[in-house]
Amino acid sequence: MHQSKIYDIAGAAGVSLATVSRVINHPEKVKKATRDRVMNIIKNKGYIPNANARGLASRRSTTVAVVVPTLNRASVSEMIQGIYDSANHYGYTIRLFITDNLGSNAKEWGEIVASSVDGILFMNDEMSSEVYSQIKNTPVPVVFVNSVSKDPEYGSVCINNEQSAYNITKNMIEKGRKKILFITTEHIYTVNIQKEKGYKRAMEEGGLTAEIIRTSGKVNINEEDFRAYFDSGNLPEVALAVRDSMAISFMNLAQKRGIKVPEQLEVIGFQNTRYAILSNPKLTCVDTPIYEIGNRAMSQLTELMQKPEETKPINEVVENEIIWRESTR
Amino acid sequence: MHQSKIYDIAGAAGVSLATVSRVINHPEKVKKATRDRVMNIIKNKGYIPNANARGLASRRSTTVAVVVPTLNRASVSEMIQGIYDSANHYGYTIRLFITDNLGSNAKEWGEIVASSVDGILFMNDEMSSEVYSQIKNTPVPVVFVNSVSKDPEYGSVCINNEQSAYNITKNMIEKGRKKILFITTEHIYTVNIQKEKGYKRAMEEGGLTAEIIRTSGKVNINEEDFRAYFDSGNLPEVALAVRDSMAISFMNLAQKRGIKVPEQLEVIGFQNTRYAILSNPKLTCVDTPIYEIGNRAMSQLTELMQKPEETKPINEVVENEIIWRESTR
DNA sequence: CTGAAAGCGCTTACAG
DNA sequence: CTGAAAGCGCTTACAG
Repeated sequence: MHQSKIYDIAGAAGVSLATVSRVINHPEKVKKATRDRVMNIIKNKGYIPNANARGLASRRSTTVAVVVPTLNRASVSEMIQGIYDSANHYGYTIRLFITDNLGSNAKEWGEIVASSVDGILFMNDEMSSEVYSQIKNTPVPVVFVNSVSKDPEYGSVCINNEQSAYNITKNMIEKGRKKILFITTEHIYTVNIQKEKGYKRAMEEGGLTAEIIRTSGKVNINEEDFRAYFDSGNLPEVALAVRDSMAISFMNLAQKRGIKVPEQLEVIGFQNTRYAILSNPKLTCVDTPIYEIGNRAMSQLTELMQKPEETKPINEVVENEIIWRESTR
Repeated sequence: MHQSKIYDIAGAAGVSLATVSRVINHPEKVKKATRDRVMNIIKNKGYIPNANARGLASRRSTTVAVVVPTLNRASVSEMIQGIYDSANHYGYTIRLFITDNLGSNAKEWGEIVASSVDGILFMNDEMSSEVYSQIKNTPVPVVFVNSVSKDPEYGSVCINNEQSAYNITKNMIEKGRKKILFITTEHIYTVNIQKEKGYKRAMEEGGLTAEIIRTSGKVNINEEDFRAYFDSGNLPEVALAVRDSMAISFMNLAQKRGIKVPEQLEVIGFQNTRYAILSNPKLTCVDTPIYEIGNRAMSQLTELMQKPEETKPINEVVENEIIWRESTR
């Protein structure tokens, strides 16, 4: 089947291609009668403009790049879903890039830029200076998703991780808990460092000793580390984990040893992914509204792409709350 | 910063643009000395060809569309990761489409086609005749992911759901279990219908009565349905659920009522997503190697895109096995 | 092995 | 309000 071209439509409608193009891109500039006639033919023939030609001629592709470190985390897919719904609303299409070695690989960012996108939504686990220097001079707007931008050139959308961690920790301290364990990633993730800061600040203010387990992102390694922790005779009153999966692993392991949750041990996650309601007991979480974060990042990016003069990149902080469930009392 | 163009490279190297283009696309056609000189300049200037111009001129975009119904399922993100890794290997970039109303909306498929892709990887929950008629006459190859193609025009990659369900059911029957409950979706999903068939066939052969719960994809609704089931005094020996999340919900609810898993009740999922090892006890699963399914689908698509004459679409069936964990004895 | 030239399918000032 | 024409940045037969 031959995809019809703009020439075909113009021919069938008895107008020039310029007019067909206008009907599609600036309908208000075309007389209603002409417009309706052309529109009808477009519909009948199922004509859809060739995206490459359009992008080349207009220098706009109505495509944005979404750059994430992995897809193997529930939080990332929820974020992309948020981005997608917003992109769809604004008429943008998504080009997906999964890469976690941006700091070391300048070629990759160049490929993203050259792939003809009008803007980039960027999620990176560690916003190191290498990463910043690599994305320097990107010719299209970039918005950071789920991390705060330290450079006024880029917008960002995230929650206040430091404050959220502080709040939940303080909340538990006020309830009288003293032995509060913090479980985080071994690897340096920007968001987790912020969470750790908040936790430490609250513990310090409460005159309590911070206790931290640093472990991997992999469930089987988590379990080894947690087992070792329990084997040494440790039992915290509260475990606060930067990821739901870690919280759940920890909780499951404790329960297998006969520790009652939440009676003897309270467990709290810091994401509120889909995992949280599939655990037993259901996991109390500091909510990270990652769908909304993705959604708003795409909105901001749209503003930046469509009104570059009037819009300045901003650091949006999304409000979040604690979702109390069964793993706390 | 000014992105350099092919003209800039040609100028700097003292050759024509044709030669620069050849260095990039057909390096073997260029004398080594020239090639090296041009390559160096390309590297220094960080030149990357404009994707739109390239796509327009060559009629190939090295982009494939990945069409999925949602991102809110662990299985879908694992599949996309599999697709991505393969696409990356073959030099393709991914354009992501999330849409679950393809049957009703002809416009959407047209947009996917017009978005300038060289091929389409298509995952759809219900491969209805409306869907088939909609994708009819697609000018680029289409490969179905995780569902079998009934039309020789399209390739497909999936497991044998019917046989897998039959096998696990038969396996449990041979172990002496008689009351085997099948938990599936209310909504018509092609893969789940196949699983149901296999389950029924095994039950029939074993002279046992099939018992089926049809419920929603949402955890809170699942729970209501399961609660009602237990409230009526039911207790199966085995529960086999088409999705891990359902299996886990069912198991958790049972345990809250004091039912011992796996002693009194064995539970089996039919996906083996990341959820499976976060449950307590860990979930026995019929593995659906969804990463590999995505991976192989992209490989097949690449063949179809690059050697359209020599390659015929095929229905690949991926082998799968049962992963025995703690939720069975 | 290399260059000149046509063409991919659009958009958009510029005239009228 | 509409058309003729230039141009977007490449690729690829076609010559040589």
